[in-house]
This record gives sequence, C-alpha cells and structure tokens, in this order.
Amino acid sequence: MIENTPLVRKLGAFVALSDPELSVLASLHKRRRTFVAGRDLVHQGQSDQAAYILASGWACSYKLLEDGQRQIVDFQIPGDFLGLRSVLLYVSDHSIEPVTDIEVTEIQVADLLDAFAQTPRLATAVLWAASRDEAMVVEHLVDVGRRDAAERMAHFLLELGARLALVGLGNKDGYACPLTQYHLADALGLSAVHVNRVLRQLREAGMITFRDGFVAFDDYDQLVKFAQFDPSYMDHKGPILR
Amino acid sequence: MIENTPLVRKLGAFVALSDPELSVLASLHKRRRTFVAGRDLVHQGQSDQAAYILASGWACSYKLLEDGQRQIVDFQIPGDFLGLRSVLLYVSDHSIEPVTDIEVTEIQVADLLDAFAQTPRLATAVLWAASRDEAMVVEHLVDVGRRDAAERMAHFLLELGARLALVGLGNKDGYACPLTQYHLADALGLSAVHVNRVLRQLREAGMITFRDGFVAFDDYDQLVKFAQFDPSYMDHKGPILR
DNA sequence: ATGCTGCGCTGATCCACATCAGTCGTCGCT
DNA sequence: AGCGACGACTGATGTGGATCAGCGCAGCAT
Repeated sequence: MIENTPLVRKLGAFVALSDPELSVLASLHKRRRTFVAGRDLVHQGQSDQAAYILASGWACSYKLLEDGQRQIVDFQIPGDFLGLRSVLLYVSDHSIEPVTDIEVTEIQVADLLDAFAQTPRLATAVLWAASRDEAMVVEHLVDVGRRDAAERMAHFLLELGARLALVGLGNKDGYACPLTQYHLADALGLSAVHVNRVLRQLREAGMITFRDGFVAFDDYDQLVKFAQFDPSYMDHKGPILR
Repeated sequence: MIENTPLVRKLGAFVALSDPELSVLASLHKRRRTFVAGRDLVHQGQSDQAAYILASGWACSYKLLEDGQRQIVDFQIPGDFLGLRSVLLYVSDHSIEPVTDIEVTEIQVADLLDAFAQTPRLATAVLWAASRDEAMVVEHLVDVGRRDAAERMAHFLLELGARLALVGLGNKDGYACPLTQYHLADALGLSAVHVNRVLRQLREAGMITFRDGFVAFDDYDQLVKFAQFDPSYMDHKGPILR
C-alpha cells in the first residue's frame, strides 16, 4: 500500500491517481531533511536544483526590499511545495523561512520532469496545485490592495483556516497557529503595533481570538460575513478529473 | 514551417521545443475569436471549459468585492494565457475584461491535457509559464503591500515595460499603453485622483511620462534605482531546458 | 452650435494607519 | 535570584493617501 502523505491527499483532490501513478509519485520522495525555525532554506537570488515538499511544520515565503522591509507572500503548511517556482524559474525570486522547525522531503526537479513523461496526469495535477497556489496569492493581493486592516486580518485568518481544514489541521472552531504578530504584520502590510490593535478589535467584537499559538473562531458566521469570505474555491468534494 | 506566434516565442524562451512538439502546440490553436473592449470574457464564479491565448490587444484579470471595489490582479499582453487558471480550478475565481479590442485563439482544456500526454515537455513549458505568471502576481503583491504610491507606480510601469519588451512591444524608451488612470488605480490599490498626482510627480522628477496612450521612460536608470526594480527574473537569454 | 460623456487634472479636508516611545509578562539562562 | 530576550500590548503624535468637489478639454451625437 502506498503511503497517504499530505501531498498525495492534496493532489488526489484534483485527479484520481492510479496505483502506478501513485508509485511514481512515491518514488520522488527522496532524502528527508529537517530545518530549524528562523533559518532560511532558500535565499532570494539563489540558484538551486532541488525543491521540497513540506511534511510537518509551517514555513513562509517572502521578499525582502532593499530598505529592509519584507512582504510575506504566502505561508506553507504540510503538503505544500517549497521552492518549486524557484527551481522552474531557475533563480529564486524570493526567500523561504521555516516558521517552526520543519520536516521536508527533497525532490530533484529532473526526477519530477521525468515523472511527467511517465505519467502525464501527474503533470496536470502539479499544474493544478500551482494554480491553486496562485489563486491564494491573488486572494492575498486583494486583501492587501482593497480591504482595510480588520477585514484583511479576518479574511486572511479565515483563508488559512480553510487551507488547514483541508489537511485535517483545523475546523470551524479554530486551529493551532505558530505565527507571531510580526509574521501577520509582514504578511498583511501592516505594522506589528497595528496588528495588535486590530486583533484586539476583532476579539472584543466577539469574532476571533488569536492567543497563545491558537486561533479561535468565536463567531464563524459573523466573521465570514464581515470579511466577505468566499470559501467556494476550496470546496471540492472529490477529484475533478477521473 | 510552423508559425511563430507570441506563445511559441514565450514558451521557447524556456524549453527548446522540437518540431513535433511545435506541431502539437500549433494543433491546439482552434477557433479564432475577437472581443470588444470593456465587455467581460469571463465572469467571476462562471464555470467554463475553454481557455484562450491572447493574440493581439490587452486584457486584465480582476476581482470584484461586494462593496463594488475592484482589484486588478494582472494585465495580459499578446502571448499570455487567459483563463487557464479558471479552467484548471473548474470555477473562475476572477473576471477578465479586454482593455482594448482583442483577438484570441480558443483552447479546449481537454486538448491541452491530451497534448501533455504526447509531449511531456510541453507540460513542463506550460508549468513554467504558470510559474512566471505567479511570479508577476507576487511582485505585484510586494508593490501593493510595501511600496509607497510613487515607487509602486514606477515599479509597476517598469515591469510592464520589461514584459512588453520580451514580446517586441517596447524598449528602454517606453511603450504604447492603452490603460487609463482608472486601470492603474484599480491595479495599484490607489484612487484615480492619487494616480494622477503620482504620475505628475514622476513626470516633474523627469523619470517617466504617461500621456496619450504612451509610457515614456525619460530617465530609465534613475527610474530603476528609484523603484528598486530588479529585472533579473526576466533576463533569460535562451532556453533553460534543452 | 450645443450639449454630453469620458478622461485628465487640481485643491481642501479627513481619517486610517505608521511611527515613536514606552510598559508588562513570560521564558530560558547563568 | 537576577538578567536578557522576546512577544504582547498601549497611548500620543504624525502623515500618506482617500474622499469630496469641481474645472478643462477632447470627441461625439444631436
């Protein structure tokens, strides 16, 4: 029996993968590595040959500006690719930092591309996963461009919750969240001070509590309404492509 | 001889495609269609089976919020896919509006996926193109999240110029640009009023002139420095994968 | 010739959010 | 027990950019 990794679960939501396809996928899982929180895996500008799949823990990808500001682009949770884009574009346009200690499996790109030749449906599945990642970045862009601080925070925490729920790490009550307020600030284009204020507002409004590494949805429905959150694009019940 | 479309030129920058591969690609180009400026091709929430490749003209993809605000996510220029993500995710999470009258060729997704099976390198090339699009959205996110209005405008217009230069529609002097100040406002998360002010500042600083449907880089080097623009990620001289 | 509409442009006012300058509580270390 | 590091938290002050209100000009229709 082929192991049920977070990645397999994720891709399986899009294409129904056959046993041979699953075994090709499993054969990609090479060297297992661990990284400690805070020490970058990938640096902006670095050329690398390997990508990773996150097995446990959280990471974030970000871009640094010359003046020292940073913008966190996305957080990665178990089952997500790390640095796939860096490898495809040959030079990394961003850095990746583990938020917690993390475990990953390394993938050689050459192997991945070979696998596409053997099982084209895998290529389709990976393309789908990449599209899904892009959709997340797009939603994040809307957050930062067009929502005020409170809506932005609410929407962002809801979306993170929806993603975590997909891999069994959260539900409508909340989820464990190792992020600091500084992470939220860098992700949402706010100052840490303002993040704190906004979190207090949301807490006092009875909608959400962010405390002690845990996000609690105190009133999920009100929150969804307030943030204009539309979870439809992650609502697939089964594989789209059979 | 296989025709040299903008798409072929773009994908060719990443993978050196063989003649059989090129002919598979050419066979995808089905029905040719035109759309008039301002009338949406794709609506948020719509489920569709076809994607398009833009042959001429400009389009933009955007998301609408309930309160009527909109965030333009990206502009598409000749050679770019339209609605590929919509199709892969099955439901479109965004709308697409032609900025000018446009010509497109329609692609059935089923055909595209079949083509992957015949020529896996094509799958790799499309995955690369999708990654490149994502990189652009990421850069856009950094613009909106962490740059002030003037830097944001400068960086954005530079990036657009770099993309257009890749397909022969611009150079370091400038490019033809059909966007209104409202488009810029919706893309950059600013009000149209402020866009106008910022454009005046940049013009008076002798860096860039946006006027009469034309963007002129008055002092390219100063502009690059001011915007902290790093064009490296579009600097490929030839195919990466042979 | 006379509006009308779309786009570019401008000054005045206001508010959301950044910045500054701290306090407090909780760890882990010596 | 004492110290330093870190994260959460707060009020005072300043500012970038939105909003409002309005003008000028072109192209187009009547």
